[in-house]
Amino acid sequence: MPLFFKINPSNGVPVYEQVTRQVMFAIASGVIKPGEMIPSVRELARELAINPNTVARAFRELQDKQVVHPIRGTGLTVSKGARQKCQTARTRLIRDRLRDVLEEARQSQLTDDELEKLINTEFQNSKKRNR
Amino acid sequence: MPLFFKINPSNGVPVYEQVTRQVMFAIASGVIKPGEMIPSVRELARELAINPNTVARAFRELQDKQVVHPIRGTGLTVSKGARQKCQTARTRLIRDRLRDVLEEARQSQLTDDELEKLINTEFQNSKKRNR
DNA sequence: ACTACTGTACTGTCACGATAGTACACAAAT
DNA sequence: ATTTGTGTACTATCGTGACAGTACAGTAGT
Repeated sequence: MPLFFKINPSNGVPVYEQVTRQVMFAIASGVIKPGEMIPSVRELARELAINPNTVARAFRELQDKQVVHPIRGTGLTVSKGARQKCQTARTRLIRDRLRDVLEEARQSQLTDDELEKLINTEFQNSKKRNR
Repeated sequence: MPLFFKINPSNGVPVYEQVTRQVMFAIASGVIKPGEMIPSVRELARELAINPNTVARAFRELQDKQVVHPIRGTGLTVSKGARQKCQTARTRLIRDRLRDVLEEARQSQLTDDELEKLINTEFQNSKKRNR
């Protein structure tokens, strides 16, 4: 099974946090469905070239969020209400990050026009990359 | 002289980095002009309620970037070519952060439409806050 | 001269994220 | 039964950002 997510080590965002997000994103978009299992600690660690402990911590967080629950000796499976939960979490997360950028942009005294131009071109670019 | 910048301690971005940015933003927008002095280490530290060492580190960075240079026993003054430099740095910085968010949004499988809607509403909100 | 400022340079200490390595209880496949 | 793979829980080490505290050379105003 090829893996769908990516880690950005120099992002400011802690790696373990990025892992929990990526898993939640995968659930939100239906790539992993309730009842299915998420990749194992060691496999994910190997695949992402990070430490198993870091993945384990991410998994602990996912359990705290009730997104996932353990089956002893077997692995972690996606819980029932998880998809809905992950979807709302996803939009809230993206929105918050968006707010942060706009907040800094506004704080930097950048012109509304210039900012709008930036947003538009970058949004178009991101759409292009998506194809 | 009232201070114009703000620090967000739980931002992921290191505080010293935030300070250098804020100073560069102030120069970019003309709040501080070449030849003028920037606030002192201790004053800025007191005003922002952070450690003087942290401010000192930010100032060291500003010197490395040739945005500012010291006048012995007196303080730091804004260098000649600084404004241009800070303006381009500012747009580059905002653009990069914008790209990061869009990258994560795209990575989260969020719909183009939903993303566009988010961007628009948040941009409008940020404009409102600006008045 | 004295005082009150500048920047700059240290030494420690602390929290946190990430790493390495080890160990244990359990389940599944052979 | 043995082996392999689950999650989970430790300990220890490292780098970094931020803090506290101290010290020193230089300038400006008095």
